[in-house]
Amino acid sequence: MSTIEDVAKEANVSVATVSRVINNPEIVKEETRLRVYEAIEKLSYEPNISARNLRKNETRVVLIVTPNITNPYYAHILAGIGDMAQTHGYSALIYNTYGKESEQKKALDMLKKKRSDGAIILASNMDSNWIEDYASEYPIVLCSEYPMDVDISRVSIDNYDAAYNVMQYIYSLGHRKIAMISSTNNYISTYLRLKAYQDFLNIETIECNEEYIQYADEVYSFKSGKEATLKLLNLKEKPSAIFCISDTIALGAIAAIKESNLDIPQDICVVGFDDVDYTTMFHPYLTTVSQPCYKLGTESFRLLNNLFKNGIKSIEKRIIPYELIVRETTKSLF
Amino acid sequence: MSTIEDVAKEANVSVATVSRVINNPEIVKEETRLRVYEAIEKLSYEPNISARNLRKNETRVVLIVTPNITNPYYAHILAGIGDMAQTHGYSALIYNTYGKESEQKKALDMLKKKRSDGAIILASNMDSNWIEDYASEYPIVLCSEYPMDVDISRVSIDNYDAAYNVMQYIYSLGHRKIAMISSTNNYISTYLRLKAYQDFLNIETIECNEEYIQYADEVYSFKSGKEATLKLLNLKEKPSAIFCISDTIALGAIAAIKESNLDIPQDICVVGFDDVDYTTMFHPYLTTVSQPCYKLGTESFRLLNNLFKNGIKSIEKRIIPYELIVRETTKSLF
DNA sequence: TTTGTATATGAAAAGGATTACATAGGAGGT
DNA sequence: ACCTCCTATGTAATCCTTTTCATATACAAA
Repeated sequence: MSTIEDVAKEANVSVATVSRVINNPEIVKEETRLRVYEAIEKLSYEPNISARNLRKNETRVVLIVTPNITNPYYAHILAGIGDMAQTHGYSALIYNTYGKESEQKKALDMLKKKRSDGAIILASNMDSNWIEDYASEYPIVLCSEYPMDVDISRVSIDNYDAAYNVMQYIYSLGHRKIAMISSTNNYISTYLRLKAYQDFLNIETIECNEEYIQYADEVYSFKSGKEATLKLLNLKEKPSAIFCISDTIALGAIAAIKESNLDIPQDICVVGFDDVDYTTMFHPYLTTVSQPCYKLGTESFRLLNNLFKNGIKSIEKRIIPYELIVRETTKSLF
Repeated sequence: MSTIEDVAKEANVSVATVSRVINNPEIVKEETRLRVYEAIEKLSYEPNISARNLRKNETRVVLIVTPNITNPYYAHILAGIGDMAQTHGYSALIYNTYGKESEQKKALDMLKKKRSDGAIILASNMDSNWIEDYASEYPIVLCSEYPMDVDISRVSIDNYDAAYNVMQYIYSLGHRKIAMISSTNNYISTYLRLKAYQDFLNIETIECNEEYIQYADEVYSFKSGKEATLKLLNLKEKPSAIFCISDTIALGAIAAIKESNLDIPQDICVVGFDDVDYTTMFHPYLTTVSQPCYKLGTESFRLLNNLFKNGIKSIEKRIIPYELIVRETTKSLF
């Protein structure tokens, strides 16, 4: 591996000039610049990253704090972040917290230890205001989920609006007995989707039957979705439509409904949320809200890069459009 | 952030001694060692990674070359690698190749450019012997897939054995008309599983009907699995069991069979491969071969770490046990 | 007492880049 | 002709560790 000094000798200039050609080409005379480029080419020189990072006091590593890569929803976001980081010369350090807040803090300590220049946090709880302490010192972007009243860069869809839209759609199909399966987790998306559900019923002056709100577990497990659905199916007055807060739960709902020998969408309609890959892996294909996960990822990195370049105060809160995708689990009652 | 010099002053020793305490504690006198530890604690000193890397000429980055994080099979492996890398002080640079060999090479050039200390390659083709050129110069581990005759560290399951086992199992259920859906990709796993299928039929002197071997596309898409299955169902003599080379293909098969108004496992049995999450997300639950993906990941890192520590020649080829998991898509004919 | 050896530590070089500061040369103004 | 200013480049300091080599002390052997 050749060094900057080798290049300098080859091009008959000082190392400073070579460095300038690399970092500020416009300030060196064209003639010299070309000579240096030639030398770089000839020696196939690549700057030593560690030396550069040492001098510039940066790591070129972005920390990604995720509950679980294995979840396809997060995986797509990660792909977006990763590709974007790649092209900007950053490597991604993926830290799996498995949902534990203590692990989240441990992850963020990497910032203190200068092992990473900034972080993207994928699933922070609604009440994790402590994140602000980190965000006031280090570049941090929140993706999809965020604590309620903190002033930190973030990117997400408009969960309230999306859920409200789903309700309007279900309502427009003629349904009036609409149930919701929420989750016991502490995400703002969960809160907002449930709130939209309740608000919609209020505005349409539909009685909001407490029993129509069931809860799946905090990781949206298939099994808990199934159980919650079973409770709904055992009600005296079964709902005619179920709005599930996530696709896996909706899949559980579908399984439960089928096992109860009811037909979808004939007897009961189901709507999911997220549009993960397997919603079209078997019939009935799921009607759901599609989240632009890859884009959530790329935008997250863009915002983080903003913080890097324009300072920690250049906060941006970005809302990305969602899309309601109607497939086979919903049908008009008329 | 305090530096090694601050610590040295605080402990009244030279920087060299502090460095020794950190990297070779046993060679410094206990008394001094403790004093240094105290100073480190007091100043909450953390060594500067870039400086260390510069001096030691390493990057502490491992490159992970994967076709697609988004695939749950790879995602679990990644989780394993990531967690392991984490604990060994490495960060993971994930490079998505989207299946292109040219991208694979671009990824591996990161080794040449000294942007990473070694690489784990997740899905190399059977004929990618060029990888040996890299592996002879840099630490490289192949995970799951590998070129046929190269001498490179790798970890995988015994695909031939697993597939043979599946065939024995299907045979033991009484099936004689057994079809296989393979793939047009160029992985050794594909080759070995198909070979096991053929060998088994030969040994049992069952005629190997050419039409019973169909091919799904190279990324095991659901859709192509469905299409391949349709071809099998249109045969004069339908198979009574279908061995699919991957779970998504098996899901496609299930969809196709159901749409043809046939029952699983009553009319046709289906076996998958990999045991990805969604095989139990709806009925019938898939009978399949479970691969220990997370472990494949952790072992891959272990082998890579071996190469780091014991040199590029300390090659190991590790086979990890698989497991045949019988669920609802298979049933005895008797 | 002298010499040799082992142990514990320090001084300083090395690693490869960026950058503050210095300088040389040319253009332009008076 | 002289001064000023700007442009283009060079010199050397700096970032923080690790590590080689040197030194000092203590103890054993001769």
